[in-house]
Amino acid sequence: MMRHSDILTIGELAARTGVPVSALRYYEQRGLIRSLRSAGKHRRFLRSDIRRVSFVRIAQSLGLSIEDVLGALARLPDARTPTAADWRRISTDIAALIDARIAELTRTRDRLDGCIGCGCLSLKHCALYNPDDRMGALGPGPRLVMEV
Amino acid sequence: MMRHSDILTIGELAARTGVPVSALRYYEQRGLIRSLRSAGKHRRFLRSDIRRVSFVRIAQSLGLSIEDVLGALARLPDARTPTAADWRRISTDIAALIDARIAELTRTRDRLDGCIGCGCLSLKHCALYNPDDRMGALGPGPRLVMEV
DNA sequence: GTACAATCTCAAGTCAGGTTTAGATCAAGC
DNA sequence: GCTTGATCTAAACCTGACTTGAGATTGTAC
Repeated sequence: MMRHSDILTIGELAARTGVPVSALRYYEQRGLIRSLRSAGKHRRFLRSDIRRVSFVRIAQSLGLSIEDVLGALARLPDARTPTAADWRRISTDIAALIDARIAELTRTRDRLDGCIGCGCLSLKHCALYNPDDRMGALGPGPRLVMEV
Repeated sequence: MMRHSDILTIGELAARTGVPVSALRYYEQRGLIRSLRSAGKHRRFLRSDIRRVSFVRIAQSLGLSIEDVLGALARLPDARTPTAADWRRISTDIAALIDARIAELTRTRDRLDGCIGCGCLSLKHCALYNPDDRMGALGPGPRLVMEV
C-alpha cells in the first residue's frame, strides 16, 4: 500500500496498536478517538492516534472504565496534536492512581493478616469491609458496590 | 422469629453478610455455597456460611472470578465445618495473590515513569504492553486480553 | 477492468455477575 | 384461621466492553 505515513487506515491503526478493528470502531463511537473520512467514507486516523489508543488500553488495564478514560483524555488539547509534555501531564494522574491502588492493596493485605488470618473472618466485625473503602469496586460489568 | 442460632434463613444470611438475597441464591446456583431445605423447601444455612460468603466477597473484591473462588474454596474440608485454621490456610493464598498484584502494579508504575512519562508512549515499543504481563486482565465482563 | 481484500453500517450476540419480575407457596404473629 | 411478610422457581433483563454477522461499498494490485 504505502500511504503517506501520517495517515492511517483503521487496519493500520489496529496493526500498530494490537487493538482489533472492531474495538477501534467502538472507541470512536464512544468518543475515545476521532477519525477523518476518505472520499468513500473510510476512516482515516492520524499517527498521534496510536499514542491515544495506547493510553486508552493502559488506563483500562488499570481498571478505568471508558467513562473514566474520557475524563482523563478531556485534559488533552483539542486544537492541536498532543505533545509529549501533554501526555506526561495526564500520565502523572495515572501514576497517582496506581499509587493509590498499591496503598489500598497494602492496607488490605495488612488487615488480611490481622483479621482473616486469625480466623475471625466476618463481614460485620472484620474491618475488611467498610463502605468508605471501595478498593475492590471492580471495574466494569457487574455492579460490585459493597454496602455492608 | 428467634430460630436456633446455628441455622439461618436466606434473609438472615443476607442481613449478616450484607449480600443481597438474590446474590446468595445466585451463589448457591454457582456452587459457592450450599443449603439445606426446610419442609417447605426454604433454604437453611449454617452459621459457618457467613464466613464463607465473606470470603467470597473479599476474594471478589480482589478481582477473583467466581470460578477462581470456587477453586480456592475447593481446598476447604468437605465433610466438616471449616475451622479457623482451614480459613487461615486459604487466606494465605489470597495474601500471596495480593502481593503479586502489588508487585505488578509497582512494575507498571516504574515503566510508566520511564516510558509514558518520556512521551514515547506506544504499544509496540513501550514495554508496558507485553503478552506475559497480564496484570490488567480485568476480572469479569469484557474480555480484556491484551494480545499485542 | 476485474478480482479480492479491506472497509462500511447497523443490528444482534456474548460474557460475568448479578437483579428484577411474576405468580405461587410458606411461616409467624395475633 | 387469617393476614402479612418472607421465600420459592423460572425466566427475562441489566451493564460494560466489545465481537460477530449480514449485506453493501471501496480501494488496490495485477
